[in-house]
Amino acid sequence: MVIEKDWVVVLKALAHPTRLRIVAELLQGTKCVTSMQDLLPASQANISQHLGILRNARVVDFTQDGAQRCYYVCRPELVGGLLELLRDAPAPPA
Amino acid sequence: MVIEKDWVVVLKALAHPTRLRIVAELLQGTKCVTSMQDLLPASQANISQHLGILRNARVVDFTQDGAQRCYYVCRPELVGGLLELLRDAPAPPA
DNA sequence: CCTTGATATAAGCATATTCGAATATATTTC
DNA sequence: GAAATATATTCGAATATGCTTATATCAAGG
Repeated sequence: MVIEKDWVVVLKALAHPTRLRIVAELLQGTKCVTSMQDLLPASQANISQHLGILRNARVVDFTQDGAQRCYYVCRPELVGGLLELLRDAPAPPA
Repeated sequence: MVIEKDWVVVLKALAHPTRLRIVAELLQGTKCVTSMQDLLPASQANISQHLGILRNARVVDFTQDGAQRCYYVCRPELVGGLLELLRDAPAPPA
């Protein structure tokens, strides 16, 4: 199987607790940065940094709504599918 | 959705070109370390280190066969499913 | 036991990530 | 246009990753 470089970028983007949490929240529905600050134990700057990484990986995108940016998962089948797989994954053999 | 810490460990383990390549190869069938060296452009020590990371993440395990260790993916539904999702993922919106 | 083949671990260095603090930019409102 | 709100960027220090080289372990054969 050919390993696409983009896959690693996506996986790396998701491989962080805060970022995984962000995309899980965004799968529930579009959110602006301020509302994410209420949900996550991270500073505004930090959330913005993580969003930048997710944006670079093409995992999320946003629509501008006045001064606000409404973020959403731009490949929900992929990201949602990944989270579902993880959620349903049986515990590893001891 | 609850974010399990283990998920991040699995994603981090897979978020590396060599390691992703290793699991892709192992999904095709069990392999010992020596035969992986023929497939990958990496040193023995390096491959062994990556295998250690995959082991810690409970992504792979091995059976000992004499001096050889035969590695295999120990959660093939999960890992195979992830790779399939990535492979089938449409290109992100430009 | 000594050697050889297979694999793992340790040490060291270069590079990358992460996060906080401060600052910048853009938009709305008054 | 000044102040307030929303978000992004920059910088620096701490920490983590990745890779190389060298060394250790461990099993099998002689």
